[in-house]
Amino acid sequence: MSKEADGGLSALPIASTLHTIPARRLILHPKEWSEFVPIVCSGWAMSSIALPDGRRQVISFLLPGDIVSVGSLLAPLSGHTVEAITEVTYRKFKRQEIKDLLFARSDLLERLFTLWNEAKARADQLALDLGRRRADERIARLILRLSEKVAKRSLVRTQTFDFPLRQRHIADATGLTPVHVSKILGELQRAGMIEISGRSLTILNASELQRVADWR
Amino acid sequence: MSKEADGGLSALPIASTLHTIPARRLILHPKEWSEFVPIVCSGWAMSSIALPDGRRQVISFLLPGDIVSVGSLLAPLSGHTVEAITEVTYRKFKRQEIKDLLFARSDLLERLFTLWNEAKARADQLALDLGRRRADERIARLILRLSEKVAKRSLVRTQTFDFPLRQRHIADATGLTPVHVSKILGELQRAGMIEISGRSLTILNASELQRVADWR
DNA sequence: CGGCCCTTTGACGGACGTCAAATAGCGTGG
DNA sequence: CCACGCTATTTGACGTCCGTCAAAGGGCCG
Repeated sequence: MSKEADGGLSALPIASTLHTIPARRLILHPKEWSEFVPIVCSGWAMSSIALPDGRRQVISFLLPGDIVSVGSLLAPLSGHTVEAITEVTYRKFKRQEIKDLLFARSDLLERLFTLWNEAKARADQLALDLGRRRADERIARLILRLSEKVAKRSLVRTQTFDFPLRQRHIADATGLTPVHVSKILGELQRAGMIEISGRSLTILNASELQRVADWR
Repeated sequence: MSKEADGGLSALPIASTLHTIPARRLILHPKEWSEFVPIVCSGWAMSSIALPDGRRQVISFLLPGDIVSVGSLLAPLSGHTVEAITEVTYRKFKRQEIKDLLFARSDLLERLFTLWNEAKARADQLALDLGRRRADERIARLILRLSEKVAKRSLVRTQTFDFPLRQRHIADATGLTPVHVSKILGELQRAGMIEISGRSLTILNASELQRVADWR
């Protein structure tokens, strides 16, 4: 996989409009099927699905370069809510223009297939994690995955990175309650594996954290 | 969605070979990336991912007409184990031939995109179920989903249908233990909602079962 | 400065897992 | 056809993990 998470789509010669949205606001409504496809340019967002009673599950966190819903590029796909976590800027592309371009350049189409399969593989792994791993494992894995995702963008791997998630975001990503997330994060910090302060996270003991996460 | 779960692919003029495999045998190894794509012709199979220590999660049950891993049609996708539950017959198509045909007929390609997104949507829903629903909800939903899946194939909706799953299959699909599955199934039966006997299942009280399942 | 959300902590409860034993079913080979 | 052995199912006792509830700070923004 390349270092550009969108497969280079954002660098293509297609018309787009730039938008800015404050934290906590919706970027995509679950019922919406617009003619536009957004790509995140700055900030963090999350894609989730929800039950009528408010329970919800985060499917993926979106960082700069991520296409909001890869699957929606070529065929309708709805039900996902996309919400800004920090302030987010994003670019809206016309779906039809992307589609035309993709079909004109089979190399890009192949890249899209790969991106699509990666998204599916992540969804399957998420199901495995939620069905078969315990709270500390899930949280440690989330931290390590986000650490890798951030590292891929900054091109350097640092122990400390920007971490704007609230504990309720972590809870909705791991199928836990915010209270329990707080307890586990406290344990991980007291054990000297990580440190969270301000809006950034430091991995202090990577190998121990990986052991807890049952990594790879 | 059409009544043919593979979007009509199995009726296409492509060379294929027919295979038969006994229950409990593997159809696709997790490391394998062959040049063939199997489509189930008879019997039940399951697609799952596993951890080294044996814990595993069923991602989908495959019934006649189902393509084994839609995503693998156009780009590599591995990690899934596909195992026969009953005796299974399936047809192996050459990946390259399917690919050529799909690109020659854009109507079929569009159908594939739709199948693709349906698979992704099911994976996301699975994550929501595993992360946010309780045991009885998960099991009731699995039963109702399978009932619909079977009904779509037989073209009639009957209260009783073929149900070859062992409780460990249900456990691996719902993220539970076989013991707990047994308890919940016992409750559902004592409550008069379902009856399981031999290798078939009867839905006795659909509306109650739907209520437990928090259906739709 | 005030209000709101977030985080932390503890006590308690419920859901689900683990362990174990008894029974039933099912396929295989004699 | 029966005997055997394996696997699946059922059930109960008990333990653990995680959720719920509640209260007390802490941080952030108007």
